[in-house]
Amino acid sequence: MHRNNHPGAESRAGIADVASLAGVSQGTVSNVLNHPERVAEETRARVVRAMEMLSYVPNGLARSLAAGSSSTIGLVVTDLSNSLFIDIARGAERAAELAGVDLMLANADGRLDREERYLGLFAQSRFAGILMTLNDEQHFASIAARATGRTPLVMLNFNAPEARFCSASVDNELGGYLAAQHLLELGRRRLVFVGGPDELKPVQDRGRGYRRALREHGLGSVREVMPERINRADGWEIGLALADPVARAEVDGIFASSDLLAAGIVQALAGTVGVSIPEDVAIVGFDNNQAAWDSPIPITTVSQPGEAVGRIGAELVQTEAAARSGPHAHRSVILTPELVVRRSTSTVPALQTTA
Amino acid sequence: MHRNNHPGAESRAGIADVASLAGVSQGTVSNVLNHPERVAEETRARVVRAMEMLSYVPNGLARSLAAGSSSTIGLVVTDLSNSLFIDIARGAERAAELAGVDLMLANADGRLDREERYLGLFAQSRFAGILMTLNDEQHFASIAARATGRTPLVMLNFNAPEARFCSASVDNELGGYLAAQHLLELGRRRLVFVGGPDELKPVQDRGRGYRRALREHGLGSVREVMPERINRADGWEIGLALADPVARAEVDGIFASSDLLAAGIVQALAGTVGVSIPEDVAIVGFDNNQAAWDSPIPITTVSQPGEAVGRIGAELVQTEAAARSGPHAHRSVILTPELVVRRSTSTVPALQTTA
DNA sequence: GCAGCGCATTGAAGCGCTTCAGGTCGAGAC
DNA sequence: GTCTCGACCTGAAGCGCTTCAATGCGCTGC
Repeated sequence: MHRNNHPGAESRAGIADVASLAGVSQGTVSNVLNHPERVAEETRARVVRAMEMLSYVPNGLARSLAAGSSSTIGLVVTDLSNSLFIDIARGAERAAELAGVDLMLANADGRLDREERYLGLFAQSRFAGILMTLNDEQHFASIAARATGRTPLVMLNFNAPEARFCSASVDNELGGYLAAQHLLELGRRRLVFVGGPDELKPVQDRGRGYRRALREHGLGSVREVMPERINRADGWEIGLALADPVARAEVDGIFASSDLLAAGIVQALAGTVGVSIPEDVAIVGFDNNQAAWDSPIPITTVSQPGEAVGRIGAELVQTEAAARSGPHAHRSVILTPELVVRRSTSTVPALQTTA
Repeated sequence: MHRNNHPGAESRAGIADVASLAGVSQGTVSNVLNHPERVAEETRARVVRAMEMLSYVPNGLARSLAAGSSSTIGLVVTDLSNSLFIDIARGAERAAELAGVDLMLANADGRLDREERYLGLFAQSRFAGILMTLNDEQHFASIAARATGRTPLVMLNFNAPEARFCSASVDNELGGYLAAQHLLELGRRRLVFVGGPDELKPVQDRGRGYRRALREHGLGSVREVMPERINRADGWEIGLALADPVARAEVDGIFASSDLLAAGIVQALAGTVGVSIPEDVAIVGFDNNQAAWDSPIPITTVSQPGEAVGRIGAELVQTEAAARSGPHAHRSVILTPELVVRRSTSTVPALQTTA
C-alpha cells in the first residue's frame, strides 16, 4: 500500500500533521479531542487552529479501534414503508440524541436476509449496541441463534424472553381486547376478525385479546379470516369478499389486525354500492398508521406508541452497553396501546387534527 | 487499558486466536477472508472451522482502517415521513446491494443541524461515499462549504453544479409544465398555483414550468398562494380559504406543489358543502406520495421517480469512489417526471391498483 | 541432477488513533 | 535553597486487522 500521489489529492491530514503544525505531540492533539480539560487553554486554541487549517477530519475507525468502543448505535427496521417503524426510528433517534450518541438506520425492506446482513454489518462495525424490530417467533429464534451475545441487542416490537434480551413492545393482547370491546359497546354483534399468518405473533396476540372480549360478552368468534400477508392489497381482496355478507347484514363489525389491511377493506367496501361505513359496518384497524388517518374514511384504530418503543429501546440498549463489563439483568418493557376513535366506527368523531 | 476479565465475558476472539487454533499465520486467516483463492482449499476449510468454533466476528473497524477503504455508503435523508425519500432509499439500497456494498441510513427528520451532524459522522466513519437529499440553494451552499471533498458526496433531488458534485434529480420545471398542461387540456382556465417558500428550489422550478404552460396558452398566472411550509396542515388551511372562490366558480383548477399540500386541500374542500372534485375544481399534486393515492379522492399528481433517483445516486457515488485515485468528472443526471391521472382531475380514471 | 518456476504460506510493518507511565517546569512550603 | 506537588505535555505501546516482500517446497524440463 503506498500513498496516493496523484495531483490535487494530497492525502488527508492525520493527527500527526496537526501535531507538527501546532508544535505539540500527538498525545496532546488527542487530548484536545477527548479530554479538553487536560490541555492548557492556549495550547488547545493552537491545536484547534491547526485542525482548521488542515481541515482535519478525525478518523472514526481508528478512534473506535484504539478506544475499544464506539458511541454509535444501530437500528435495523423491518420495513420503512410502514409508518410505525418510522415512529420507532424517530423515538430511538431522539433518545440517542439526548444521550449524545449517534444512530444509524438500516432498512430490511421486508426481507429476512437483509435483516441478518445488516445485523452482521452492525456487529462488525462494533457499534455500542443494536436495536432491531422483530415480528415473529420463528424470526426471533433465527436471530437469537445467531446472536453472538457480544454486542448488546435489544428487540423492539417483540416481547423477547428476559433471560436473553432486553425488549420494548406493546401489549397486543390488550389492544385486540380494546378493539373488540369498542365494537361491542357500539352494539355490534356480528363481528369478523381479520387476522394474519400464524407466524406473526403480535397478530395472534391481537386475536387472543379480541376473543377474550367476545367471551366476556358471551359470544364466540364466528368469522375469522386469515390472509397470507397483512398489507393493503390483501385487505382489498378481503373487503371485496366481505361486501356480500355486509350487504346481507350478516356482518356489522370488522376488526382488522393492521391498518393497512383495514384501509384496503375500507377502500373495497366504500366503493361497493349500498355499503356505508360505519352505519352498515364498523371497522377497527391496528397500529395508528398514516394509512388509518389518511384513509377516505378515517379509520378507528388501536394506537401503538411507536415513538415510546423506540425511545425505550434506545435507553435499554445504552444501559446494557454501559453494563458491558459487569452483569446485566435484561428487562422487557411492555407498553399500553390506546384506542383512537375515528369515522370508521363513529358518526360523531372527535375533531380530527392532522399529524 | 486492560482486558476485561469478569466472569462469562472472555474477550472476543480475534484473528490471532483463529490463526493459532487453525495452526496457520494471521496472514492466512486474513487471506481466507479477503482473497480465498489464494488459500489451499484444505487450509481454508480448517480456518473456517476455527472461525466457527470461536464464533469469530471480524472487526470491521480494524479491517477498514488497515485496508484504507470501506465498502459502506451512507445516505442522509431529509425526512423519512415523506414517502418520496423512502423510495429514494429503496432505490439506493437496491443499487448498493447489486454492487455488493452496504448502505446505512440517517434520518435528519427535517432538521438541518442533524443533517450536518450525520454528514460529519459518515465522513468520520470513512464511508466509501455519501448520498444526501437536498432541498434548497441555501442549504446546498452551507453543505457545499463544509464539504471537505475527500469523501465522494452526491446530491439527490437537487441539481448541483457539475463543477463540484455529482447529483441525481428530477426536472421539476417540466413537472410543473405537465401539471398545468393537464389542467388546461381539461378546459380549466381559472387556475391557482399553490407554491411554497422561496428557498425551496424544486418548488420554484415547478412554478416556473406551470407559468410557462400558461403563457403558451396565452394566459397569465393570476392566483398564486405561497404558504410558509408545504405540508398537509398548510394545505388544509389553503383549502378552507379556497372553498369560497371555488363555490363562486372563480377557481376551477388547482396545482399544488406537493401531494401533502394537495391532500390537505382535498380534505378541506371535499368536506365543504357543495364542492365536488373534480367537477367544480380539478386538483393536481406533485411527488406521487402515498398521500396522493391514499387520499379520500385519489389525487392526480406528477410522479417523481424516487427509486431511480436513489439508484442512480448510488451508482454515481460508487463511480466517484472508484475514481478516487484519479480525476473524476462530476455528472448531474436529470430524470423526467410523469403525470399520473387520478380521480381528482378525471371522472373516468384508469383502473387504480394499490402499491 | 539441478536450475527455475509457481503456489501456499509466513512474518512484520503499518493503518490513525488512544492511553498512560513517565518527564519537565514553575510555584508554594519549610 | 531544597523538596514536593500539580499542571502539562511527551513518547511509545498497542487496538485488530491487511498487505507484501520473503521463504519454502514440490515440480517440470533438460
